[in-house]
Amino acid sequence: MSSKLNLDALSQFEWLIMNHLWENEKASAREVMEAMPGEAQRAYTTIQTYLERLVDKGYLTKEKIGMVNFYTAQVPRESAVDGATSTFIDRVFQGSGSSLAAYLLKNNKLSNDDRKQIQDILKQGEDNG
Amino acid sequence: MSSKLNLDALSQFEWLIMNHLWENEKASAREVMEAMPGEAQRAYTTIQTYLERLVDKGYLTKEKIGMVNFYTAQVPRESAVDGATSTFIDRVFQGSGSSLAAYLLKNNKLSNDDRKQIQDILKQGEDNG
DNA sequence: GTTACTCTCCTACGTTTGTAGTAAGCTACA
DNA sequence: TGTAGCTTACTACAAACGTAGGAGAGTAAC
Repeated sequence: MSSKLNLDALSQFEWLIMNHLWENEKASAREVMEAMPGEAQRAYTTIQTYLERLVDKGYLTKEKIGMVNFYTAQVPRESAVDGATSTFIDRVFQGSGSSLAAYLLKNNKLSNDDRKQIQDILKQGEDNG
Repeated sequence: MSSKLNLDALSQFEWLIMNHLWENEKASAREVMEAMPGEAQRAYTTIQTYLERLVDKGYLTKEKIGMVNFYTAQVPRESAVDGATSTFIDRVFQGSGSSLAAYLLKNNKLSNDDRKQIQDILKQGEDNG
């Protein structure tokens, strides 16, 4: 049994917030709010609510400096990405990671550069594996 | 502007249901219920509720034969997969499909066979593209 | 006919998510 | 020293999601 907590999954908007907190160690509600891209602009208190919920869920910690709360990611991005990807593959590609990979390659979701990079990764894998 | 409807996204459990309906043209609530794997077993009426909601959302149509309702997928699986994948990539990989692909390759989510298949796909792409 | 099933239709209810308002406290400045 | 402005803490509320019970109608069997 690993020590990995069984965290609640992140919702749509929570990802946006966490993405910011993973890129910036420590941010206030206002900073997060101002970093939100156009379509994701929300009222200040809405951002606050999300932040608090993320603290409750264990994704963030809160530290008060002066009168302002600063939030810091507690969960490494990799863990969240990992969980989300597994769930996604289970639901949408019925557990088959290779189906997803094939889908990406076939549906022009990737540029030629991307393809080249992928080939490099595959090659490295061969060498090491 | 394409004619693609902007369908509500499918929830967790709705994917399970839809997966069955994509594999079997036309099924009754009981059939769907019985097809659910162990962890996904639910009360008969729960399945019914999901089915009805999927009709409301436009994913299924309902046809009464005798006294039983049969449901049929209205939305091609590809559309749903497409939407879900785009949303997923946007949230979790910030819009970068190649990051996702790289993640799959690097995190041993794929078997050697998978890798081989992917290389074949890449090769085909080169030849045609 | 009465019983035992089974199905549909409707209703319900707790939780999570999305969204935000309000009250009250600090602070900087006119 | 009053007040404009920012912050937190608390509260609220609708929609979506997860889950299912109950009423009532058809049907098969006895």
